[in-house]
Amino acid sequence: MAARTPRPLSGFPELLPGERVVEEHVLDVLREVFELHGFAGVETRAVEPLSVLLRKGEIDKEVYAVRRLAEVAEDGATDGGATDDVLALHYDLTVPFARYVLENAGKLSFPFRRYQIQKVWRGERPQEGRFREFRQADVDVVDAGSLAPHHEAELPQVMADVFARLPLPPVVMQVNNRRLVEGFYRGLGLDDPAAVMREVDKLDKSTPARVRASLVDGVGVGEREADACLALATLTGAPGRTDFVEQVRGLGVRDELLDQGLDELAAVVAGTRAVGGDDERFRVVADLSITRGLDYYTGTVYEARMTGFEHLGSVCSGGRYDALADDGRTTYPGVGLSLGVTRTLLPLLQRGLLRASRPTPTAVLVAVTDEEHRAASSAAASALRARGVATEVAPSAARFGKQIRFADRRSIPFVWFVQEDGTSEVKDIRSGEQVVADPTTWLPPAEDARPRVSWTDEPTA
RNA sequence: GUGGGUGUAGCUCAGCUGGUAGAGCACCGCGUUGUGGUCGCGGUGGCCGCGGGUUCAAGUCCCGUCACUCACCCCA
Repeated sequence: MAARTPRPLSGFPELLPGERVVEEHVLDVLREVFELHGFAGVETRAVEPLSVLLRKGEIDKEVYAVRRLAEVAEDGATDGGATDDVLALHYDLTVPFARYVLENAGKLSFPFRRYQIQKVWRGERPQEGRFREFRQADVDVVDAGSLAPHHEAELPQVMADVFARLPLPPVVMQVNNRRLVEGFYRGLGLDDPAAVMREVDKLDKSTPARVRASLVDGVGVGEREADACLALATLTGAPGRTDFVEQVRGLGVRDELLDQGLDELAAVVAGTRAVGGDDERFRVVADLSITRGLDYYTGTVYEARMTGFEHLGSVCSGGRYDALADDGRTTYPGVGLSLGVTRTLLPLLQRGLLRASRPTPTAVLVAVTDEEHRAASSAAASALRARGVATEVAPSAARFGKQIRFADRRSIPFVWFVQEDGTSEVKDIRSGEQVVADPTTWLPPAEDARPRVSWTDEPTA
């Protein structure tokens, strides 16, 4: 008559303790690096008025609305309609941040640098690397009136510093510029740049021939123009190299917006020349095929993938938005990058490639001889904790073999024994070595003090 | 939203043309009465996703439903 075990909710991932150790470590690194670069932490509420979220997007079907149960009951079949400004869970952190900037503009100093690490919700069909509830880590720089272009080269550097401190696969960040692409299309005489972008954007999953066909047949682009679009989209640059500028000019299209975009993209690529060092763990390259990102991006766009995990799509992306925050008197342009914490981590955790050395912070388990002497064990534990050693006392005075097994199952490296005479011994259960120790002076080796996170190619045990 | 696949023990799965629900791992105990891991022996644990139908008989066949999953769409 045991209750049926609950099934997981698809797209709402929950981690085991060992996996959570990995995620917490990543979050710690994110906070540390973001703060090293002078970004201030901000947290916004989980909900926004639906009108705020829908202002820019066609992702309305992905947004979760939030209503009181009583309201649901009252509405019944009538369905109040989407005209009401109901609350909805935010689907990203950029739009709420723009709202936050407008609301607090008088109290913020510009340019304002903020980071924000929170969950977001999207009502999509989940699959690997794609969730309905997931965590993002955003960094943005927003200024009042105008935003200096060098920030567009600064943000990839911030993310490069993040990845340099994490045991993850190499990352390639592709950069493009929407003004460049739109200008190019306009220079070709195409009147619906957005439709062309949508088709060209499928290049990574399709073939040039098929994309060309749908441009000609579907969008109504001329054959010569379709060829030019593909020629542009297949241009990629090497890290730090701006040869693509000449190559684009060589395509013979002339347009003012194109020139502006080219200059901006060249500046970003040149500005990130030194990013990631030369170990190729993080590279920034121009790639004239990527145009994605949400609708509000106006210039530079970024999209980063993990080598060997390209099928996951972008794990870190963003761009420049000129008009997301506008109160009618002042416009606050910004540039930001968003790291998909959940998308990056879960596929690696599920493959056993990223692991924590233990699923609990405990470094020392203090054994209990019998319940009458539990106080002596607690005293030793207190002495250890007072000096920063994560310690727990055994849950029961079982045979010592069982108490050691308790520690072994959790990979707790040390078991502490309080002797009859009040002295103590500590056993390293990996080596079996047991030595006399004093709880007021003993410390574990630094590498054992906290769980460690590491990359491993070994198959999961 | 569209199209495929799969639902059996906590986990991974087997279960043939319908005929008494299985294995490995995990967990518990004993060998080993106060120092774990290896090994041996034993044991706990199943609304076979749910509902209906066919049949003497359904984990197995049919219908429905729900869930999970993959691809598309889109995106972190």
